[in-house]
Amino acid sequence: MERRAQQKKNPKRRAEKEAKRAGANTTEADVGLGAGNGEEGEAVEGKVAEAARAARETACYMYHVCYSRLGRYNEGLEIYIRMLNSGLLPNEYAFGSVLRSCAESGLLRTGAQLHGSIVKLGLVQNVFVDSSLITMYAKNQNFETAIGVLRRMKEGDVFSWTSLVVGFSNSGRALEALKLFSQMLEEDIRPNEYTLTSVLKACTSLEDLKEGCQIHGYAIKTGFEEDTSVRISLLRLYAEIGDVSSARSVYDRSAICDVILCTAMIGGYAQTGRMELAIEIFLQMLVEFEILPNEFTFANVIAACADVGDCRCGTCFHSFALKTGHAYIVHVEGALIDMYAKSGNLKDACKVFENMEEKEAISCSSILAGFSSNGYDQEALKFYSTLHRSSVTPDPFALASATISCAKLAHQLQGKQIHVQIIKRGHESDNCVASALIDLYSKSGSIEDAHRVFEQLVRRDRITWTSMIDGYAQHGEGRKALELFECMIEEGAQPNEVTFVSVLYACSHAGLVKEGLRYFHLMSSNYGIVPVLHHYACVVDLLGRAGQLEEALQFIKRMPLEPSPLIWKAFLGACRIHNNLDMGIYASSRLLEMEPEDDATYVLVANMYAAVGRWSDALVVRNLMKNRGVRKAPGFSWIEVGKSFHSFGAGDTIHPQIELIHKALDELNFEMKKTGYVPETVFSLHDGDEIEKEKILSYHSEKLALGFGLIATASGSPLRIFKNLRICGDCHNALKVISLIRSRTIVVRDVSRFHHFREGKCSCGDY
DNA sequence: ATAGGGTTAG
Repeated sequence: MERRAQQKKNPKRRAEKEAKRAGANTTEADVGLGAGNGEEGEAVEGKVAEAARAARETACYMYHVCYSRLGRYNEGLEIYIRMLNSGLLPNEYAFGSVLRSCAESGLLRTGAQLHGSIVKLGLVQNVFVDSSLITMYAKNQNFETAIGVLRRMKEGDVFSWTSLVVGFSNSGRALEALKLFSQMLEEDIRPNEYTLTSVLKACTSLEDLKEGCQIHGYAIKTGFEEDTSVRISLLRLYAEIGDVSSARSVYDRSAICDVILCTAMIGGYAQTGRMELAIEIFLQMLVEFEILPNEFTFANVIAACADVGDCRCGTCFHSFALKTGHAYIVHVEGALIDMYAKSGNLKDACKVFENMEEKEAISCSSILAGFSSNGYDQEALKFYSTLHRSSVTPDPFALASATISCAKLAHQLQGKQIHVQIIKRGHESDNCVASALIDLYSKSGSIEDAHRVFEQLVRRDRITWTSMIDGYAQHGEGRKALELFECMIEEGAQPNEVTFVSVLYACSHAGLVKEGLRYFHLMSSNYGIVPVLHHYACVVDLLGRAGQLEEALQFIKRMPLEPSPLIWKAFLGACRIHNNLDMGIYASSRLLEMEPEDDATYVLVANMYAAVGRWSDALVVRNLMKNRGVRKAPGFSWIEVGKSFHSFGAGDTIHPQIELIHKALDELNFEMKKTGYVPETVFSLHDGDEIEKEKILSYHSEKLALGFGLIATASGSPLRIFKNLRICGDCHNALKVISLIRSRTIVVRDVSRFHHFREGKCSCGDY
């Protein structure tokens, strides 16, 4: 019921869809448009002539009513054909209308035929007709002809110039729109509010704040700032850049508030995670301005709840939308799915999806993104496979989300199957998809395949660059990551804050201290990016790993931001590597004040005590942890063999082939010792006799996974092992030896990075 | 009686 009521409220969109569908079914050749061929040589006189003209005018008027009021472009076309058949000649208005139909329905050939008729009838050089022609060609992506029409005009006016600016801007050709705009100014044609909205939109998509501010100045000077559309475009510009306070001041200065302006403001707050302020505007709109929200308003305000994962507020808006009849509109449903998924309420997310009348690709991508970006990767893949069997075609975003889930789970095989779908559907060169694929291959251990995807891209954007840089960084190839960064700059791509996290990470994991510090400073001085906690944590890690613990500590103390747990964790990790117990204790006490529930801190400190043999202190920490009810996350490792995954916990005995695995590992241990390998029992972290410690070490989860890999795969083939925690120092040493004596390449991804073991060495250089 | 403003994702 509610759904139907809503459809009535929104006839334009439905009509547009209808027109599109019908347009697709009409063969353009069948229409056989053409005017000016009819030769009514007979001269009609008096009343008959008058009646004919009246009829023609009526036809033109009906035309207009059809297309403009209802958006029924196709029916407009039919009337046009009837008009021709009854021997009437279209005038400039009829041409304008019918060209509009062609523009909206993608009928380029028909439009071009009309263009021919217009020339025949001598209607060129009519500003009205020419503007319509420009719009028609631009909407159909034929910019060459559109530019030709404008150049041919003796006197272009605001309409014709603006039509082309709009055409560029709406087709994502923002730079060309801005260029045309400045040419327009040079030719002394004064832009109006329509031109300004379009160029502001272009600035927004380019994130060109400088140009946008100049246009803002121009709008204030000319008074066009008062126009609501211009205001909304300005608001959008500032919101997109992330400057919500400027967006708010545009909003506050507005004398007139309509639903779109309010919605845009809510959207601005939603984008920056300011749920309370978004709700404040929503209420102001409702109570103070007495404006009713529409589907966009709901989508935005629900998105604001989604951003902070506030399911309670989100649910309120859901029931509100049910009452107003906006709940079953696809974008609202998408926002609801997103909101429920982000707040971890997967059940309601799925419920909304199940109730959708039309399960569009867009909502599938919402739910998939919701799952995958919230850590529900298994669920995402399960959902994807049901999708795959249904009639819904996943769009690039859905494919990207599924790929990202595979990447996080390191399910390379399943990822490859999605890759096949991506190729089949021709989405390979989509940057969003490509960056997911790069992530997939690098996270599942095949950096070469990641690079292959990257190389094939024709147009690379900052995200694909960043993914590739991050891939090299994760694999410890710091130099390659930095080279790639320099290439990125050379090709004119703008790095963002994420890019710099990867760059700094690359430096810290490759021991490039000098370079890392240089990039850290470059980031703000050259690229205007204000470092956030993540960047500071990278620098702490950079200094700390290199053994410059004192410098790292000074750096933390000089930070303009309050050090977060992330910072202290980086520092504590460094203390552990360099066995600096005093500083480690200092860092851990900071950490335990902030996050007494985090198991990793206790474990790290206990390990540090154990490493220097202070077993009783280690025990104190372990007991403290126990008393506070904190449990250590169990470590486990897994390996992909054939089509399935085999996962192992430390000392696991569940696997059906566990006896064979133990036998293989024992043999290996024996051979390893012959090469001079000595188990580093300090990593055993339990007090006890040496034999006991050794036994525990040799059955660590990563070793069990390795043992299985060795017996289950052909000799010489590479092995890829994944671990949910950090690889232990002894296993690291052991794997080096094993890679040599078994002639295997072993790739291990632990929680923080990749290790490539080859011929007795590891890519991390033991760093 | 020609044109413009707002939604999902990484």
